[in-house]
Amino acid sequence: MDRKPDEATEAAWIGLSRAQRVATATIEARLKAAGLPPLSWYDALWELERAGEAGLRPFELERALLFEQYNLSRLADRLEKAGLVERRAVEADRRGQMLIITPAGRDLRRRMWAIYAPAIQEAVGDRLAAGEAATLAALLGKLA
Amino acid sequence: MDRKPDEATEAAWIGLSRAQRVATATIEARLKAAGLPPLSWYDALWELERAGEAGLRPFELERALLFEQYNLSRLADRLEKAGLVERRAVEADRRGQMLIITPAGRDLRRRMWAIYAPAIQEAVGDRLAAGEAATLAALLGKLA
DNA sequence: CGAAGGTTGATGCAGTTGCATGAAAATAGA
DNA sequence: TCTATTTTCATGCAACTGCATCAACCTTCG
Repeated sequence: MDRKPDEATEAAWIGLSRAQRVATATIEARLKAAGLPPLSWYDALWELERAGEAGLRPFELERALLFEQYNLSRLADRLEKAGLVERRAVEADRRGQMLIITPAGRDLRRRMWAIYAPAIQEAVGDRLAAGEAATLAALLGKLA
Repeated sequence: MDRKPDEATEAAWIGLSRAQRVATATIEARLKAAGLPPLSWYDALWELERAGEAGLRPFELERALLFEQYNLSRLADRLEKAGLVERRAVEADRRGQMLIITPAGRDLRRRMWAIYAPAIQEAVGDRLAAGEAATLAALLGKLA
């Protein structure tokens, strides 16, 4: 078995690291400049908004976002403290809880999207020709 | 001007985030399991090894690695404390210093590569068909 | 049932990162 | 020259992450 990456594989890995860093830095900078919280807050709020009234269990959100358990637990703390998320007990499992987005959470997510969307366009869309984004997305999908 | 990403652009951005996270997690886990330091140490050691006897100025390494200045300053502290890198004064600019890899640094880098290389193959190479890696690398290159 | 094992979530502590700032030296410009 | 600006690097402090571990509950299986 060939356990050394060939040149193209290595280039893809390095490109993946660098592209993600550059794009993330751009996007996070736009959010910060607008006085908004980081991307991780957006991701969590978006998942919770999509989940609707029912909300999500922390472990579900953890898997959806690929977060470590302790990081999600603490992110939930911060979101709750900021009034963006409500923690609600769940009858079926007394260890558990439901995380439910609040109206303030939905509002913040919307305001973040107003900055986030053009930042994605700037960091990704503007740099790819027509059709390339779809090709890139398909290839990246094979890695995750 | 269209400042909202289209569907493919958004998919590419999300794919970029997730693919990088999954691949990095795999690779870092392999290094940790082997009792080796994180990727950032490898990257720094590799740049310094390529720079040879002359070494690199911290600000050069900072730009090569896309590190924040304070993070590089502290990474250099740790590498020096671990005996992997030597800090040497530079006559031409008395603010500055040269970072020079030590034999122990070269040795560690080599041992890390023995784990890192197959991990890249596992996380990236094995998941792409022939030719796809080169396509992916080219597209990612446009983002950075 | 009842013990063993797995799942869910929180948390103390150490290490790392982000932010703001500072000190020292180099450079530019009047 | 000599003052203002920029560059290079470090660091105190707060926030965040990683690690280990714990407590509570659920599930499985003899």
